[in-house]
Amino acid sequence: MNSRKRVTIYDIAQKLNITVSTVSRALSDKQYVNAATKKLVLETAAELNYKRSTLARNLRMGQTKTIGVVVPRINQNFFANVIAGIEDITYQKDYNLIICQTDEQHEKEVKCINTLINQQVDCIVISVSADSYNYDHLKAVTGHGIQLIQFDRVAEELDTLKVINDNEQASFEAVTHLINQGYKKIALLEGPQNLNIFRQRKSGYLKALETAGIAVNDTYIIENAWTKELGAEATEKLLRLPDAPDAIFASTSDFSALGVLEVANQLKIKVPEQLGICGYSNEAFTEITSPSITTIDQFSVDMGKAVANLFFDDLASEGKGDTAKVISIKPELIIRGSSFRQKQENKNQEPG
Amino acid sequence: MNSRKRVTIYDIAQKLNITVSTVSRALSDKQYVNAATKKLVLETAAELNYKRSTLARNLRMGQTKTIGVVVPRINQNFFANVIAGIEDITYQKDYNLIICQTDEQHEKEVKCINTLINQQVDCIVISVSADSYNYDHLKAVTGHGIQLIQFDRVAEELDTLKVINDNEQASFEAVTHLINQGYKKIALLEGPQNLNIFRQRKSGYLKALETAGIAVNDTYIIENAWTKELGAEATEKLLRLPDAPDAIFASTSDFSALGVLEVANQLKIKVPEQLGICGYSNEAFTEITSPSITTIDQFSVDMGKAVANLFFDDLASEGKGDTAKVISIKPELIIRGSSFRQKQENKNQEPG
DNA sequence: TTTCAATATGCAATCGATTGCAGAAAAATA
DNA sequence: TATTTTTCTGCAATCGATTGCATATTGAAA
Repeated sequence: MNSRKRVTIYDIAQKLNITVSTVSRALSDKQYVNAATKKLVLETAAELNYKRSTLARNLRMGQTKTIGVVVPRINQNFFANVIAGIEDITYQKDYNLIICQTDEQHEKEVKCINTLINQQVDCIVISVSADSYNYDHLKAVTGHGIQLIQFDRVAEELDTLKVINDNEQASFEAVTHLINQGYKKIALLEGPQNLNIFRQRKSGYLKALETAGIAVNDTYIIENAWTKELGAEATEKLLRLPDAPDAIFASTSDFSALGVLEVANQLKIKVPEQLGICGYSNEAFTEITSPSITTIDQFSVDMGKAVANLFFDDLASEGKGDTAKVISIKPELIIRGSSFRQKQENKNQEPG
Repeated sequence: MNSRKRVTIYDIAQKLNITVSTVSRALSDKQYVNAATKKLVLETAAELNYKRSTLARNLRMGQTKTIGVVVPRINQNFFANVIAGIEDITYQKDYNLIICQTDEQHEKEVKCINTLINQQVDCIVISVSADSYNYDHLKAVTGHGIQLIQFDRVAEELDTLKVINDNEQASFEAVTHLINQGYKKIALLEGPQNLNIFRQRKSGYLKALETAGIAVNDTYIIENAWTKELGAEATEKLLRLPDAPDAIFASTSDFSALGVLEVANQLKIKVPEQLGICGYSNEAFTEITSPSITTIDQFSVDMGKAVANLFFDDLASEGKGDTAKVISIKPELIIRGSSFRQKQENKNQEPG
């Protein structure tokens, strides 16, 4: 029963006894077409329940009006927000989104990219996965006439359009804030150093210490602590040190900061009095823990919008090259209970 | 400079002095092709950096191996998880995902559906938006040979494949749990009643009261309280009643439950002693509030997987019709501090 | 050596729309 | 009325791959 053939412009043409050229023109109203004919075509199209084949159209036109988005995890807050931001803009421009996730695996990332190239998307937007060990697959993209935009986690050596956060500056501000609050022994939970964002955050941390004239203590720097569990583990280790830190900057995520907080609460260590905590990302929950967690807002939805706008701007100025290659978004430090010691406030003029 | 033409099978054919038929066959290795020829083709393809045009292929083959997903909001936890679950399965089957969001607007939903029909996706997966006022656009889908699967928020009158949560049962259990904990005056925060899920949750609430022989108090039922703010507002109103409730079931979401909790904390009303609270969705934050919030886990990622599997099962059993039309997932009540009064526990055998 | 099957390749149509070129019809101008 | 311009429509190629049918080659069986 279900073998109904697809309705094409040929069906419309036949019914009206005209050619497909005319039908096509009537449907895309950009050339001379008799008003009466056009009306007929439109009516017949509606009557036959015709839907233009995007496939055929794209094949002929050589562009798909589709953007491929590749992220480590769709259901990670930050990425979900970025995608929502991209969608917000692309929807208005009648572009479609194909979404892929890499699960942080390089192999999967390569496969996703290839799929998108095969799909002939007009643009690929990517935030690279944590275990990316080379970028050949990304280099291949532009060779197929596809625009490539990297965001957040980027391969810096590749000369592509980029939308990034100023992670170094944000970290610098966060750590400086801790210092201003009177913390002197500040530990860092760092992420995989093959990702630029985590290198930058570390660099901001180091710079802040240096600026304040505080010596770096290597035992305070813990690698790869980017889940709640690892954050908790790291905290236990840190607090057991003979000379334990008095603040922890969980540069990896708010989840690890939460791990820190939970361990502190468990050990009855007072936050922020005895231990200051700062996370990263401004996850919704940071506001409702007790105490609430100081963190950094990345404006993720805006970041998504910036990515989409960058693409369309570049498209518009084709060849003129008058658009910035890299857009940097300044994250915002959000000071909350986990790092705010009232007494210090007066001395140091911390914002509310 | 960038005017490099796309490499096609014609280029490969020409270079090897054979026809495109052979090249095509070598590339899709499903017919007789001389091993040596095949090797040559594969090598040349790699050498020329050939990528098969999915567009042309899809046009010819009449199927796109693409699934369109339409959700109210991509960056809402539940939906992001469902999408991730779908992706997990479709990735393995080499299917692609086109994602659209409706922002809860009917107009946008209609447009999304049309786009997906034009794209000739093989299947459309949808959770309808809150202000859907008719389903003509959905009815049109199957007419184009596209499979339609509804999940979570479904239009019950449409006879399509469905993956749903047993919302009524879950609500029934949640409210029964509250009753078992000794709460007698249980309020309900309800969502838009044009959505089946909220009707079912209400129904479960009513059934639980009835079963326990508790009369329904209409002033305890608050409409449209499905954000944190609205939840807080509703709570203030409820607690101001001469005969205020002693428990609130925020059937709309954990966010409204959070609103309830915050107001209670603010008014120094003890939870769970003086007020019991139960939310819906098992958002990550429910575990870390104080007290933690009793809620209902919907197994969102599994739900996504179920959706994808349903599609592939149906595809496999084409025509045989031996697959279930509706898959119901049983949500799980997660009892936490906000509704767990120790004293009652002994009497009523509540699970941990 | 003849016959038949299996293997390998080519030819040409097809999927559904777009578009340059050309001719016809209509309208505008001389 | 003759000529030019504008509007309308048709023809046929094209986008890049797939595939049924036909033919050619090879090898095995008779």
